[in-house]
Amino acid sequence: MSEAEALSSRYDPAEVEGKWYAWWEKQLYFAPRLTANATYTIMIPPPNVTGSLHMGHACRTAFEDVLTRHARMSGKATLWLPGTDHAGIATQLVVSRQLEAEGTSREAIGRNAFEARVWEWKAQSGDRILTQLRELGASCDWSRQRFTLDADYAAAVEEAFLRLYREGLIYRGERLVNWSISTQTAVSDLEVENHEEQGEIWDFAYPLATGSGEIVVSTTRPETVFGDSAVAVHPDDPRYQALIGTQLRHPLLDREIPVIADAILVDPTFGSGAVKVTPAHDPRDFETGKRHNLPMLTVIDRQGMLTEAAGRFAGLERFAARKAVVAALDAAGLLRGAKPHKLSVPRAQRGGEVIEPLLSTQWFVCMQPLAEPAIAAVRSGEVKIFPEDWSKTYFHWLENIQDWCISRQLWWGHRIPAWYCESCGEVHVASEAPRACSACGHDIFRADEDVLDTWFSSSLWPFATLGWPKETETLKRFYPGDDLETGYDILFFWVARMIMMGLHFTGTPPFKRVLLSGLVTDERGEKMSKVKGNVIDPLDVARGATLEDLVAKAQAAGASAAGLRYLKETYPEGFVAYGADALRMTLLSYSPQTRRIALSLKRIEGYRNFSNKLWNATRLVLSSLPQDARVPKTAPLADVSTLPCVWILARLDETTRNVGRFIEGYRLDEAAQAIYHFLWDEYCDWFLELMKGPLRRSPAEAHTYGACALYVLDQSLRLLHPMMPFITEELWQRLPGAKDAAGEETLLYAAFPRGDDRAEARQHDRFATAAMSVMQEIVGGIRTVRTQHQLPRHQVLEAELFWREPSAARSAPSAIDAAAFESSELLNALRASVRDLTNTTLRPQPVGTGSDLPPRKLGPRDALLALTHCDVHVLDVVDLAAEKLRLGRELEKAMKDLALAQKKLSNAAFVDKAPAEVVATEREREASLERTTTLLKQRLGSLG
RNA sequence: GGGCGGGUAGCUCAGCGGUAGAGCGUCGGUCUUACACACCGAAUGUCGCAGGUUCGACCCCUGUCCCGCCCA
Repeated sequence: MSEAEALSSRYDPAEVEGKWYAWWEKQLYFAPRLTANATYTIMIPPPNVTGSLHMGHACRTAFEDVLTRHARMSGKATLWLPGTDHAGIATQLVVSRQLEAEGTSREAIGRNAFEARVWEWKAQSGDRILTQLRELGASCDWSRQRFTLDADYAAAVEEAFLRLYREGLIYRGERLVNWSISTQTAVSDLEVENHEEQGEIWDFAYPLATGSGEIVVSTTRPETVFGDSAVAVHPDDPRYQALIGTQLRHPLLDREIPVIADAILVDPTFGSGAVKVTPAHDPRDFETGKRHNLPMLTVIDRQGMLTEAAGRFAGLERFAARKAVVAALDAAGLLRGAKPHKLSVPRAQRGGEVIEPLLSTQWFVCMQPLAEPAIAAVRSGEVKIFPEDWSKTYFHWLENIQDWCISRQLWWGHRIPAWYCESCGEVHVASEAPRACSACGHDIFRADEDVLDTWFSSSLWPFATLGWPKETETLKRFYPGDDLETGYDILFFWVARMIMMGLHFTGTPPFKRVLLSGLVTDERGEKMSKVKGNVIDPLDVARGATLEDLVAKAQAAGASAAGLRYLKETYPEGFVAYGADALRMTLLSYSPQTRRIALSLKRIEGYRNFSNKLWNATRLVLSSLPQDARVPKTAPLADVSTLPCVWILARLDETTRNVGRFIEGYRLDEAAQAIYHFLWDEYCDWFLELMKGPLRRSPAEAHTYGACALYVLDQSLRLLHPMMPFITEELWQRLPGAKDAAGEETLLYAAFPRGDDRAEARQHDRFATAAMSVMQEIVGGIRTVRTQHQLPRHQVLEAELFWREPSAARSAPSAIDAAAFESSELLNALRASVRDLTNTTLRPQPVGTGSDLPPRKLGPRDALLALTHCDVHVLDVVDLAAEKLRLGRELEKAMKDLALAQKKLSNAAFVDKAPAEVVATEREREASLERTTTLLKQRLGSLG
C-alpha cells in the first residue's frame, strides 16, 4: 500500500497531533543541541500554578514556539525554558477554599500543615497548565522546567533579598499601604485598580473652637472623620486666611484640630475650598500629614472595623459606619449637604473589593536606583521594545516610580529572611537567625511571618532559572536571553522589574527584545470573562466541543444567564476539532501591533481548511509521483520547456526570503500570510494543476515535475513548520527521501530554508515570472469567456494568439514580448499549459512589427481578449449579448484608467518632478490602455 | 486631566507617498479521478470628518468627532 492510499481525503488533526508530540518529547528533541555555535534563549512567562490554559497563554505559546522552532531549525542551540509561578494569593485562595469545603480552615490547621497541603495540591494539579501547553505543540525543554518555589530558586530569591538589603535598597518602614481586607494582606500599587464610580459626597461643618462660625468640608468618606487631624485650606484663599492656625472642634469627638494651609492638597475652586485631612487613611492626606507633622490616627482596622479611636462608633464595619456618621452629623445639625458624586474607588485587581489604605509596617524596595539603569537600557537600544510605542509607557512609569511594597501577609511564598529579637525588637536580616542579638545580646528570635510579593521572585526568572547566583555553565551559555514575549498588561508587573533586577544582579539586561502582544477578546472585541460566557478555551478549539460541553463548562464557571444565551447564539453547533495547528496559525495571523485580538471562529475555520488543503496537496503529490522520485537535496534543474517548474521554484525562493525576513522582524502575521498564499494560490492553484498533464503524458517531464513538486513541498513544510508543527511533521515524514535530504530524523531539525541570493537566479526568475503571468492572463481570459458565454467545460475551444507590438517606452527587465516566445520550447510550454487548464487549443499567429503586422481576422462570433502583452481571439463562441456586455465593462474600466493616466501625464509638474521611472511606467500604461480602448471600441462597433 | 492605540469592502483585519488588499460572507457556475473544509467566474469601498504639505495623500502635518486601553 502506498503512502498516498494511507491518507484519508480529509485531514483529522486528532489522529496526528498527539502522536508527534509524544515522540518529539520522548526523543528529547526540545533540549538544546549544545554542539551548535550560536545560542538562542527564550523564557516562558511562567503561568500561575493554579491556572488553566486560556487564549492569552495560547497566543503567547504560539508566538514563542515559532521563534523557538525557527531558531532551532536555523542551527542554534535553542533553549525555551518552561515553568510555573507559585502565585501567592491565587494559590492560597484555591487551597483555602478547599479547606473551607472540608469544614476547616487555614487558621485551624496551622501554617505548617497548610503549606504541606498546598504542596500536595501542587503535586496533583499544579502542572496541569504545562500539560495543556504540550497539546498546543510548545517545544519547551521540559528537562529544565522550573517552579518559583523550587529549593534552588528559593535560594536565589533569598540571596537577592539579602543583597538588596545590604545595599540599602530594601528597607522596612511604616507607610500607608493598600490593604486587602478579604485576604488580609497588603498589595502593591499595581495590584489596585482605580475605578470611576458613582458615589456620594457630603458636606459637613467643623465648628470653630471659639464657638462662633464654622468651616464646611466635603468628603466622600465620612467614616474617616475620626482620623481627621487637620482641616486644610489654600494659603491664598481670602475666605479662610484669617482662620489659618486656629482650632476647630471635632464634630463627633471631644477634641480639637488645627486649620492648616496647604497649596498642594487643596484646590480652592473645588467644593468649599476646605479639606479634611486624614493622614492614616488617604494617600494624599498621608503626604500632607508628613508635610505638617500631623498625628496619624488609625480609625479603621485590618478587618475594616472602626477602632477605639472612633469612640462610640468603634466596632462598626466601614460602610455601616459611613451611614452612621452621616446620621450622627445630621443629628448634630452639622450636615450641610449631600449630593451624587463621581469618584475614583480603589479596588483589588483580584476580587474587586474596595482596598483600604492603612498605615502599616512593611518591607519596601527602593525603586529609583533600580529604575534608572532600566530606563537607560531601553533608551540606548540595548533592550528593544516592540511595538515601539510601548517604550513611552515604559519610560513614563519608571520615571514616576514609587517604592514597591514587597511584603505580603500570606502563608504561601518565599519567607522574608528577617528575625526580630524578642527582647529588644532589633531586626536582623539573614538567612538564619543569629546566635545572639547584636543590640542586646539575647538569643530568642521571632521569624518574620510575611512572604514576598510573587512578582519579586518572578523578576528574577531569567537568571534564577539558570542557576544564579552560582556561575553555572548553563547561566554562562544561555544568559542573557534573546527575546521575551508577553502581554502588554504585565509590562510593569513583570517586564520592567525583570530588566531592573537583571541589570542589578548580572550587569546585563535579561533579554535583547521585548515583544508585547495584544489581549485576546471575543469576536465582538469584548474581554473574555467567565460571567459573560464568552471564554473560548483553546483546547476546545483544538479538540472540538459540543454546545452541551461549552454550556456545562460556562455554567460551572459561573456564567450569567445573558452569558449563556450569548454562548448558545454564537456557537449553536459548538466547535468542531479545528486542531492546534489551525488555532496557532490563527493567533499568529493577527498583526503584532494590534492591542485587541478579536478572535474569530471563522478565521480559525479558514486555517483548518488550509490544513486540509495542504494535506490533500501532499496526497496528490504522493499519489502521482514516479516510483523512484525522492526529495532532492537542492533545487532541481528546470528549463523553459517546464516553465511552471522554473516559475514555482522562483516563487518558492521569493517566499522563502520573505518568510525568513518576516520572522526575523517578528511579523509572524506576514510570515503566515506569505506561506499560506504561496501554498494555496501558487503551489496548489497553479503548479499542481499544471503538473497533472505532463505527469500523465510525458515521462521525461514527469521526472522534472515530480522532483520539483517534492522539493517545493519539502521546503514549504520546513517554512511552515514553526507555525504548524504537527501537520508539517506528519506530511514531511511521508515524503520519500525527505529525511535523507535533510540529514535529520525529524522536521524539527531540518534546516530552515534560506533564499538563493545569486543574481543569476534572480534574472532567470524574473523571466519565468513574467512568462507565467502572460500564461495566467490568457488562462484567466479564456475562463471568463467560458463562464460568461456559458460554454460547458468539456467543450474544446479554439483560440488564436497575437503578440502586441513591443512598446518603445518599455524598459522594465520583466518585459515579455513576441521575441521571448520565439523559442519554440517556451511556446509549446505555454500552449500545453493553456490547453491543460482551459481545454482550449491556442494557435500563435505570425509575429511581425509595424507595417509587417499581418492583418487580423476577427470573425463575428469570435471573442476578443485584449491582454497586456497579447490579444487572444477565442473562435466561434460568441453569444452576442454576453460579449457586448463583457467588452463594454472592460472598455469602461480601461477608459477610466486611461483618463487617469492622461490626466497625470498632462500635468507638467508631474512629468517634471516625479521620478523618471514613475513617469515611464505611466507612459507605458497610457500607451497600453490607448491600444486596448481602441481595440475594444472597434470591436464593439463591429458588433453593432 | 495626561498618555497611548484604533476608526479601510456586509464582518474580522492587513496595507501605506505613486491607479485600494486578504480571509470570511454575497451572487453565478461546477460533485473536472488531491481537496465541496474544494474548484472556476463575478460584484463590492467619498480608506471617521475638515484643513494643510506635496507633481501626487488611505499613507505625512494640524485640528476635530467617535471607540478602546493605561496613568493620575
